[in-house]
Amino acid sequence: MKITKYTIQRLSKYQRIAKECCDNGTERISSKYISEKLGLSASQVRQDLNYFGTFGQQGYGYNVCALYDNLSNILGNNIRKNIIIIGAGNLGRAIAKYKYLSRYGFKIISIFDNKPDMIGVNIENIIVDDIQNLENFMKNNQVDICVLTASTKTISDIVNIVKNNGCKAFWNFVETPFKVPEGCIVENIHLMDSLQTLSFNNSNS
Amino acid sequence: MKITKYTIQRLSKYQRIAKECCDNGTERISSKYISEKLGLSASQVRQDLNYFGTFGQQGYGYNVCALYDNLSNILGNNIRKNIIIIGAGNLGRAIAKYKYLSRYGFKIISIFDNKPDMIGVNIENIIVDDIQNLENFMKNNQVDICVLTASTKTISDIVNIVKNNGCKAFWNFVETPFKVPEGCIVENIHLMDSLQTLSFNNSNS
DNA sequence: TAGATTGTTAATCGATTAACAATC
DNA sequence: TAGATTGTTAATCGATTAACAATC
Repeated sequence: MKITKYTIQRLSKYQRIAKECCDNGTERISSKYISEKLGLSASQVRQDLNYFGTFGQQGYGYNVCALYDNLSNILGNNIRKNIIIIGAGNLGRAIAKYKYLSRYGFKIISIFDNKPDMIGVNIENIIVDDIQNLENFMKNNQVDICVLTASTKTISDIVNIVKNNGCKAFWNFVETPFKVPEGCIVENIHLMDSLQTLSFNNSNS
Repeated sequence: MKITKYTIQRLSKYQRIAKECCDNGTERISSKYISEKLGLSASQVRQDLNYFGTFGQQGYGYNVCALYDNLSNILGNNIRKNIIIIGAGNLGRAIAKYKYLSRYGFKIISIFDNKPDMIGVNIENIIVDDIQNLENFMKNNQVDICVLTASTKTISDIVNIVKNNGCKAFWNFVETPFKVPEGCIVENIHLMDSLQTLSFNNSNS
């Protein structure tokens, strides 16, 4: 029973609905309710959740707070994940300031840049560090996730340094493809691809 | 011959590779080359491109600059698309400052917020406008795409105002689901879903 | 010409949906 | 009990891959 990547992508959405309902005092919800909120089929919701256990009850539905707790555990929200950001540009700064990171256990521990006028700048109580210090930092800290926001010629070198020092997960905003070392996990957010997709669909509908 | 949404999402990636090769003087590329750059199969690249025309030649491959031009036309890069941004927070500002928008024909024409201390602020030569003025602005300007970055209780109202005044395309960064009016096109970027997916995959691999 | 590589159909693979027995 | 709704298998749908004739 292999869990597909699409199922995993939806877990966070189920969690959000469970939280919303739990917060507003709802006791139970049906797969139909969840599916309508998200524009999915009820069947899909049930099948997705069943990969991880039997959280529902026939004739009753899902207890929302229990479902939320279960999904939080599955997603590891209670475990702290240390993050570093490569690139202190607009995007890097926006991510560093993103207010929902802590709710899910994410913690920015450093930001790196190569521009002299960025190094030393304070962002959310983190002093932007020189990219030259990356390797040294990696050797002295546990880093779980590396966020790539800066499109530099040395992106492959940076990825290799990070990988070779124990972090294999990359949240990548850089559009230019780079060589992904064996064993790394990359989750891409390509803003321009997304916007171009929207624009195409808008012009051809 | 229906073009799938996945094909459309890849067009922008093909275009980027074509541009890169065109810029550095490469004359032709094969589907195999493109596929290796992107981690896809050559078969998929050929099939995707063939939905839009016969851009390649047997035994030769694809002329990169011609391919780039064709993809630019398909994606409508030469047509100006007017964009408004709802929310002048970190994310809204990062998008407004995103340097690649103009290359693809996108133009930010206004930014709206509801916080008194944001209204009037200058972002990239655009003065943040009061969300109260949204409807009036819509009536006097052609808006092609609306970017949603602010999670407010009135998000549905905002979407309806925009929709009812001629813009049906939404680039949505707001995680909380909202009712999408009939006929609208929504392209979602859910940062926390993406980061949670990465984190899950990292912990379960 | 021979080698390379596309265009395009058919086969395969994988994800979603439908159906319904189980059971609260 | 009757109604509601899950868990789970089977059927369907859709996307990717393989294969190869066409042809540069």
